[in-house]
Amino acid sequence: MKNKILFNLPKNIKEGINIQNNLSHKVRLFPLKKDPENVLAIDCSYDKKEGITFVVGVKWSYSERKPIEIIHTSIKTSFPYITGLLSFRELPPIIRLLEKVNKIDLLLIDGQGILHPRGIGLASHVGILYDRPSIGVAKSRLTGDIKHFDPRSKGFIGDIYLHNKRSGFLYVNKENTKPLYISPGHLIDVNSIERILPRFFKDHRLPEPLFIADKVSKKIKNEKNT
DNA sequence: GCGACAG
DNA sequence: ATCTTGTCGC
Repeated sequence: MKNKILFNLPKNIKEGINIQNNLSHKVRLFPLKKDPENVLAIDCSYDKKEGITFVVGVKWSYSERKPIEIIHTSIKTSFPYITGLLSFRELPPIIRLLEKVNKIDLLLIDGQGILHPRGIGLASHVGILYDRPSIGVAKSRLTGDIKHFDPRSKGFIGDIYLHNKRSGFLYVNKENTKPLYISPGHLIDVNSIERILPRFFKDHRLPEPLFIADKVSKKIKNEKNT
């Protein structure tokens, strides 16, 4: 698929922040009308020495709970990691990856959705560029206030508030693992995510398609392929 | 000034 | 994310 909104790398931090502030107004959160079928999980890894970013996409069948296809590509790393500006580092490879797929109903992305200083984390940014529903699955906290936290339970173990609004939740699928920070990216809301997210998990901390993407991404990087 | 800080 | 050894838990 092709991005419907032009993407340009900012020349500095201030410009990047301006881009996010402008695009953040396009984020739309509402119930997912229909269950997704073709889901694409995306994860990146880096070869620090070579300055290359590898990205893998796992096309996943929501109904059958199994991978359909695995795609990947790589690109020269063109933006540094700056807290809050992760999108500008990972969007170039992700855009290249998405040119290789079609008919995606939902995007599962390794990173934050609206739980971001300007309300537009990587998952939201990708969703807006492609006008597709997206969910942010982060492995650690960027921002947001955690409430109703119950470390003893499994599954939904707490809510995450941003600007006094419930914007995401903590989720634990595997015992003795740190919780995931889940939030809507675009064209979906927290309640819809609570309804469909459990179906993506198998026996790992991460949703299965993201677990596979992460594994394959590191594997490809260590083989120095493309 | 201090603490926090996706990948 | 990446680097990096042994080690605790399933």
